[in-house]
Amino acid sequence: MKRTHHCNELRPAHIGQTVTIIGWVHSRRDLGGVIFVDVRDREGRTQTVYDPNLLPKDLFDRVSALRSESVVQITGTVRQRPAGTINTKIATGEVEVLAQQVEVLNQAAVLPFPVDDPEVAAKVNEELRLQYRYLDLRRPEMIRNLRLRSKVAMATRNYMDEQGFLDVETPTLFKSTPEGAREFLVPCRTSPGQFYALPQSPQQFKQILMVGGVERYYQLARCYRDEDLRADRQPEFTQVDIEMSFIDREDIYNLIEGLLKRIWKTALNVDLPTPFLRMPFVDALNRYGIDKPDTRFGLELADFTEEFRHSGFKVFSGTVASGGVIKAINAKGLACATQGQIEAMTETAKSFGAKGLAYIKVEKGEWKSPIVKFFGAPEKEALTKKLGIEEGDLVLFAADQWLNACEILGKIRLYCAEVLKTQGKLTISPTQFNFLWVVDFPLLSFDKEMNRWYSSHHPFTSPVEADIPLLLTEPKKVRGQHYDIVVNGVELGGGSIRIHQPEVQKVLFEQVLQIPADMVQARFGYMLEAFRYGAPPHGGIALGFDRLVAILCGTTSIRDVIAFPKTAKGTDLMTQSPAAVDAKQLRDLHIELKLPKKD
RNA sequence: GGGGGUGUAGCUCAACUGGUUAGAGCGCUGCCCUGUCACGGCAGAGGUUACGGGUUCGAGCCCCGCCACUCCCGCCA
Repeated sequence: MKRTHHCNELRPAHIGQTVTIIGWVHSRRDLGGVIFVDVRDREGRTQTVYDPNLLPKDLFDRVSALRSESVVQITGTVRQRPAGTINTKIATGEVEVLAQQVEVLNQAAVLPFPVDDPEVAAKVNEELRLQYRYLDLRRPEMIRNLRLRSKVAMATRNYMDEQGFLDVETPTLFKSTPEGAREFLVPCRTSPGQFYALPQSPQQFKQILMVGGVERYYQLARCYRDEDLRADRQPEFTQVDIEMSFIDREDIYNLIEGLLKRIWKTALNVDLPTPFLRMPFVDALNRYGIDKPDTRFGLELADFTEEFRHSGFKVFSGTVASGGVIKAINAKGLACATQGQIEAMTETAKSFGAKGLAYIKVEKGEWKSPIVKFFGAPEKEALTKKLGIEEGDLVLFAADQWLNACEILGKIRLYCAEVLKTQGKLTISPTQFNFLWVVDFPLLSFDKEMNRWYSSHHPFTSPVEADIPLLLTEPKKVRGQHYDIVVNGVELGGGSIRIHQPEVQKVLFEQVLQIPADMVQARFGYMLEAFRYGAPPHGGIALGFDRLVAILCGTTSIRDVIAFPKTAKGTDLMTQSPAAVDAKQLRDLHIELKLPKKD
């Protein structure tokens, strides 16, 4: 059993040849006498023809009973289609295979949903698609996504190999490091009461590889996080994990710009302009209200802290007096926003702890707003000038502490962009890719509830050299050598130059992050130990591979680029996992269940 | 943990303000059809309106609960 050609191969040049093709019954058209069957494999479609005068009756009857998606092997002669019956929609449309032998390798049952009609299939409930993923994967869009993913993986490996990187595998049975994301624990029969954890990322191993002298490491690494899911977050996902020695930040930027350039060229035949824009964290917040700005459209934030410092509007001047800021955006042409939309924006603002969302609608030459009566002429003038206010605009304000004010307006900005898009007032080309590096993140953030500092990125991130003296005196001011790569408002990846001196790492763990010394020893002792024996300066980055492929495929859900993804609750609808296990299995693991009672 | 959306035939959807026997297209079954390619024609089968309660003379529609899927917030060092 061997095919001679795939289903996207036959052309007029093959006319007269006897061929064998194998594939799925894409569609069957039974005209009573002659029958046509389109056979499909992953490459394409070929029409086969059945003539009752040339075939034994039982064979002909079997063909007329074939159901969609049955698997068939057909041997026959390639021939020119009669004049006027050429199908220009498919690549093999000039020829057809006149069948002589047909073998039904697998008669398909009636399908739970159609896979042949792209329009219907694309609308099928995702729940059903996930349950019958093998049918879903036969759809051209899905196989296209898998192909592209494979191609991008290959391009990545080729590029990294050319750059002298070694593909090194790291363990997926790791140990629990409770800082950071929640982990999946793995019990183990041979060590009663003890657990492995699946890695959130190979972070520690890749740093150890640098100490091990590998110099340049990469891996398409599977990572696991037991956190709640999103359209762009799965409990297990793949990242392009990279680490290199004897480098600084610029080396990483160059490497990744080269990699993405290669990937875009390979996948989309697009030449990405490099170098990418580099934007300090503070600028990103000030201008876009987010640390992963979508720069494909304007609607930038403007600052009015000084203008409102002595304002008659006490909400604003009061905020400034208590150390806050006044920020505003001009949603061009959104004065027509409905009450519902303004309410939705206000709710968003409130969810960030804002008391409300001040706004001005500019309609019929008038500023319509509950607050504008408090504004003096200089304030109005400053607003008009800085925001370029015109007829039909909607101005929105946030008055709060700096970070909060920025983030509120950042969310509002994205919401406004969505509204403008649906109104046709903002269009973004699907082929536009705005890459940028966000740099100079604060090394530390403060947790008010726990009353302590925590790492903005992770505790191995090196401070900017000049800021090290500030670590214990002014932690807030210490910048980290951390960088994020962002495209179109999506965080594609991030990394940092690491700490390679055990003393600095120890200070960070124990004095800055306030992790007790014995706990540091238990969790990271081996790393600190390793760094004592000749640790090279090093740094790295990880790119979300699923997100990367999703962007290239033009989809917002990474489930569309993962062969067997999980639902928003982390279940696999096809295999019905996770699932209960036998009492014996639990006994072997010395595990006793204590489930919450249901009433 | 919280908020929003969805759930009606195998699939995609409809069903007015709560009112007759819950409809359509596709698919499926049977019959007819020798150049179709979304083949066509005729006939037919197919429903616990996700599930459990409640209100009502009467519930797909209203109320309460619950489940699944989905989007978002929290969370994701």
